[in-house]
Amino acid sequence: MSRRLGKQEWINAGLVALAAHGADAVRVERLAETLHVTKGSFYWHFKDRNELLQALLEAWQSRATRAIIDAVETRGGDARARLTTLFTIVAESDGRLERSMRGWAALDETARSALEAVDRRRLDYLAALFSGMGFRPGEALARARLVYHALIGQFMMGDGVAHEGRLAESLDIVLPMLVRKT
Amino acid sequence: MSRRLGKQEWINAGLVALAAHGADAVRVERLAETLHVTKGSFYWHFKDRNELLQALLEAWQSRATRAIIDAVETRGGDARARLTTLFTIVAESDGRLERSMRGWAALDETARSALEAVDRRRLDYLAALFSGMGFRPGEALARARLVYHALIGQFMMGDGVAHEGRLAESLDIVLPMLVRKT
DNA sequence: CCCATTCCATACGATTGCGTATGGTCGAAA
DNA sequence: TTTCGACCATACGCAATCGTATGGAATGGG
Repeated sequence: MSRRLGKQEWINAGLVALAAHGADAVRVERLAETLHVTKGSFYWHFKDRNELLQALLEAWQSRATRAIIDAVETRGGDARARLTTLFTIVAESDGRLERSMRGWAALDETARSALEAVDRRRLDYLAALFSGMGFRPGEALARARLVYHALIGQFMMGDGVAHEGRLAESLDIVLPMLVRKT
Repeated sequence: MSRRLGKQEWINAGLVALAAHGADAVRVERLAETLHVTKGSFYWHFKDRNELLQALLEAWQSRATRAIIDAVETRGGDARARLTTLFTIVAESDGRLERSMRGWAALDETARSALEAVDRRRLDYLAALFSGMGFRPGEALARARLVYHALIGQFMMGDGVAHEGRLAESLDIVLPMLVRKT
């Protein structure tokens, strides 16, 4: 049980800072402080600050796609049940990391392309869900987009405290609308 | 035609910087440069950097609410037509300022409450639109939320270039879904 | 026990940005 | 044209970070 650190500790601390105060707040001397360590350690593990940011991007990217989708898939059920699960999960997660990532992506090209990849995969998953309900490709995609945009919108407006008024609470009304055949 | 500046010039420059590179890029010495002036000017008009940021918030707040709604209202038509107009406008605007504001709001309490006020007003407007189509309050609100979340999501994912795949292009599919009575 | 490798501390120079202090300049009103 | 107030330039002190350089401490294998 070494008290010495590895890259991972820095990445974790970085993700916390990112979620809490945005990408710009990911400063090496600040992280060092929270890790009870000095810069000397950081520059041993990383070439520079940018290398850490890159690592944060990758760490988030690999989680963000799998995390939600896996949760839904292991829960199982038919396509409609999965959609319900998805809405519930999203409504319950506070999404601070997701918000920070999008805030970052609005300013940084690298972050943006990482996020776009995530968006594509999640959108594909959603479209497949609707396809599974029997919608033709165009219909499925249009519905998937509507839902995904709504989920993102929900993330961006999350209060973190007052979850009332979140999309999931309108599920009784919204879900039938989304799954009804033309 | 005085070449001297007033608060407004600083605010405008601030909004440009905000839209382009986020709130954190709104630095007084940078703005001074783009205005061909020095800090001396800035600190004559503003107490400090924060006072400018506050002004940016207010400037955006007063525009963001009115701008879109007014555009839709002057165009007129029945509730459904207005909804269509709204989607089109949103799909066509690049929304860089909107994105920056939300990125900012994710990190700053003051920005967040300013944005929440905007969200509330826009949501109320949408709900009224659905009410105007004959939906009961609960139905109207649920639909309004879905649509508004979707619009925000669309804003946040705006490519700036490739507008393909935007929600408005699925209008033929999505709109009937949204306005169909239960 | 010792040594090499890995990990970390300390000290430094450089940069960027804030806010203040102080004095200069320009324009309009008297 | 003089003067006064509005507007701006310059120079400074201070703080936060970045990245580097260099030496010290810890730890596992020999």
